[in-house]
Amino acid sequence: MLSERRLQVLRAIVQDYVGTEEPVGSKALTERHNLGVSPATVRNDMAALEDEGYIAQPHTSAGRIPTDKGYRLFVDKLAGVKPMTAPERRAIQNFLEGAVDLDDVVARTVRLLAQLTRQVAVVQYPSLTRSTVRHVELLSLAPARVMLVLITDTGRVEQRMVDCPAPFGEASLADLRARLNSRVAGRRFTDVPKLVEDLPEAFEPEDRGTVSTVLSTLLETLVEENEERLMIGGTANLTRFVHDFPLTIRPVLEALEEQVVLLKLLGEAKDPGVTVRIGHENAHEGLNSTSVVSVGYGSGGEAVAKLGVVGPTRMDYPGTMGAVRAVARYVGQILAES
Amino acid sequence: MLSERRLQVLRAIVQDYVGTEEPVGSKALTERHNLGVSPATVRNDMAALEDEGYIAQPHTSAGRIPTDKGYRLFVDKLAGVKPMTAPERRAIQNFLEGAVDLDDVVARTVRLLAQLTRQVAVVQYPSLTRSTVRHVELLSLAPARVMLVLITDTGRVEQRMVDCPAPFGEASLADLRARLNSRVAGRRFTDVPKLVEDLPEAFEPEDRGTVSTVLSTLLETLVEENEERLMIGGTANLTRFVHDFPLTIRPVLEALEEQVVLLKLLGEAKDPGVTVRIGHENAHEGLNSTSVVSVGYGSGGEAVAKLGVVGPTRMDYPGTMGAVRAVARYVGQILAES
DNA sequence: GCCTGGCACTCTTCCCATGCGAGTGCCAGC
DNA sequence: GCTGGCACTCGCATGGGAAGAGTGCCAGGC
Repeated sequence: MLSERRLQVLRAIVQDYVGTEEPVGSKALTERHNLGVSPATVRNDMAALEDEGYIAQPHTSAGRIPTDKGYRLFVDKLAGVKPMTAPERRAIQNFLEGAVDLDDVVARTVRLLAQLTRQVAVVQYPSLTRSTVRHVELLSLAPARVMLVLITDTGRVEQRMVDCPAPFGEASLADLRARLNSRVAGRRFTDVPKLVEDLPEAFEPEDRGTVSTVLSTLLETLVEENEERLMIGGTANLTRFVHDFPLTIRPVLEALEEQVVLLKLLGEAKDPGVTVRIGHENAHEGLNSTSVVSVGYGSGGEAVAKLGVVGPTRMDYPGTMGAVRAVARYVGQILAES
Repeated sequence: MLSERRLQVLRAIVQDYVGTEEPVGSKALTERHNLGVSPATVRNDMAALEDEGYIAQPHTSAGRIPTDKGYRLFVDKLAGVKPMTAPERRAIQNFLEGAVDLDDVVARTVRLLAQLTRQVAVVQYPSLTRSTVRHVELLSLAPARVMLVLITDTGRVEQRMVDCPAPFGEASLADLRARLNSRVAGRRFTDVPKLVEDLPEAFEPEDRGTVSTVLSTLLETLVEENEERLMIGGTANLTRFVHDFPLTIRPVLEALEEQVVLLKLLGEAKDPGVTVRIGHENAHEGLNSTSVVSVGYGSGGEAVAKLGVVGPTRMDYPGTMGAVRAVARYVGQILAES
């Protein structure tokens, strides 16, 4: 167990290193923080912290920098979440309120988050699977061609083309539309399969094939989690960390292009609150020198999707966590209103 | 007017510089290309080319590199478009044919283009304004709330919420839906305003307000060109040009985030064929050291949107132009089929 | 008149030696 | 257990060559 003062020393190291981006030495520490002890004492503490693996020296006889383990301790025990100021909160709200549709909400959220944190922002579209159905629309485009449009309570719209095994009359289509909506409107996606199970039986034999085809397309659309989309922004902020760069920026950009990677990344965070994954805690190799701060958001009390930022492990954790949490909260409000 | 040999020298300089990424000297030139003359002669030619502004020296007594003007001459007069090989064409077609919907087509196109050219790819969604209406759907979500869904021939779907001034019955809604579709289905967007002009008059006075509201929302959606979306990919390729880095990559990343900038960029290219804008020819300052190769694509003979790549002025123009042209052609085919 | 080989000159780049400064570890003393 | 002092280690910036690539120009040849 580390003594209280040693924890303070670690906190000071993290803060200074995040601020200056340079390894911090014992003398500088005592000057900038009044720890009430001399540099020599701090040196002893630093040696102990290094033994425990919380800090490291980039080169012999340079200052110390925190390790992933050090940041972890800092985030868990030494720092809180820095709340946004009232003006900041107002600005967030104002900015998000101007949105006209779901795409716009997501786009604005990305911009906002990137600006607030000055890092790369990632926002997942509200997931289909955790939403409820608002309406299912069927349009006949040709005698044996139907377009299926699914509208969710979060405002998301998915469409699919269905090629029917047999021509399908307008009357049958209207019938199917009505029956379908009366069963599934307002229900959760996960409940839909059971609710429509026996629907084909209500139709004439010659229409059953088509009804089944439409229904299976609908179920596919519901299940298809790979359809989970996301938007990213603020990649230009990566260039702020040019020190270690060319070597690290490349894999990060590549990882950011792989939506699958990002979705997995966000998905891993199970915590109901703000989740922080530091450096090597991220499974993806390209992100080993970055941290991911993420949180779920949703229109009700329940999270329907995640958002977060990706930045260097050397980031302002309290501020970033505050910004991420605040943005998630306000996006949730906006979605609930629309 | 430059002599034939001097043009050859310029072509050789461009090719070598693109290949090696290093200023090219007179000796190296004569060794790699058999121009049939000695380095000294080439030096004279180079001096002339420099006087004319086609090439420049980064530092006194280093090799020469092409200027924007030099690349321009190269593209216009000295190089053709390098056609894709048959296997490449097959690969393009195979890759694009797997797409399930419009989003997927665009996403695949971006990936493909980025991979082929190893540069940043930009693909604009098929523009609403140049498309035709496939279907307009109206859904009643609440007594005085209607959702308008617009489906285009390119498979794009736009939805808008409409708050009605008065409650609007299902029967009236069905009536409006039918009348609207019979008038606009299959017509070009630009023709729609005239076609629906007198539609409110066909309704009962108490419904006219709502009909007008719905129609004006529809027209807004049609006009709203800022809704033109695009997708970009391959930003990781920017890191291949690490030489001049932090300084040039930053503004480029920033420019790429500004969809408005990119749309304007693509929009400027009016040429029916492949358009190349080199360095300072790009209005946006952040892109002054990049070139943009773009071309229109569309389902019929007509272009409904643009796609292209952004890369350093030092790029393989013939190859890039070939790739861009080929991809545009195949995307057009795919869109026509769906 | 144009091309060629030769030559002197210019710069950039690389390398190495040197000195400085920041920071450390350890120790004796309070 | 804290403190001041001290010797030591390295990284980094500085400056001076030396090397190399490339140029411009000139005089001579075809």
